[in-house]
Amino acid sequence: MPELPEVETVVRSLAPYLTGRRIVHAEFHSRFVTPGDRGLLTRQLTGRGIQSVERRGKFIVIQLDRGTLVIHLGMTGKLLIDAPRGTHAYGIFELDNGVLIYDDPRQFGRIEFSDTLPARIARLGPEPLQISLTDFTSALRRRNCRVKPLLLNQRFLGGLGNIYVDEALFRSGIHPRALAARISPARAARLYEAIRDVLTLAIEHRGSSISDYVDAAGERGGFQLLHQVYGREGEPCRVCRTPIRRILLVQRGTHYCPKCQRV
DNA sequence: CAGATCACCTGCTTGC
DNA sequence: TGCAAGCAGGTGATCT
Repeated sequence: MPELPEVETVVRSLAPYLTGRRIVHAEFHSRFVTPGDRGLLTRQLTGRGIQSVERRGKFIVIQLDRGTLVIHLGMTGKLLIDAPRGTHAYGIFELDNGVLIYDDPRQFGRIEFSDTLPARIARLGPEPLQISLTDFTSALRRRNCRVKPLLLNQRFLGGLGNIYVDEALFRSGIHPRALAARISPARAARLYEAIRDVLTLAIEHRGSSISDYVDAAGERGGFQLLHQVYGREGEPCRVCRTPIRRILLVQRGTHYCPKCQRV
């Protein structure tokens, strides 16, 4: 489900509620979401105070008074404040001011506790909204692969996913199969700006709700209404009216305009 | 290093 | 109506 704008929206809706609170009790009910010793995880979290809630890439990083709680929402993970426990409530955090439910039908998400910075986060690439234009273009030039898989690679940039890569490539007129190293400096600069624009705009609209994404207050996002290509197969390009095409690239549905986007 | 394939799950939609 | 196949916002392992 959630890419950078959705995770950012969740963090923003969560932070005021969680910061300064204490975890009274926590319990977990999925061996996929919480691999390993779930009883140990409960003991590690019980009694901990919450100092901050931040985003890094697509990860939610919750700094505790001892250790760090790291949550990845996978495809269908949701963190819900004071919500009823549905069939897929695999994590329950009882706080001194209410309850936080981790709900995740597909169980692709992960909840982990760490004393130090988890390796998964340490190896993330730079934040797309923080990297400089020169660092971005020089990194792009060094890679001998297609641009879409590269942008999806979290070690290259942290936070982009299938929706926003398709949207950014459309906005910069680049074909998803284009070779990264062959993209001209001018075109790379357009891609850089497109990534920033689309992420910033999506955050302003509180993310994209394709099927079931909601923030911690249960609110849907609105950016799906502004998608130019994602989920618009067969519909006319908003620029040139050519039908949007959908292909499979690295096993991911890929949407683009065959006229506006060239290799 | 690049990329193809599979695997991890559930649930919804589509087509027969 | 029923059933199977295909699809979904993500990541990681393995093999070529």
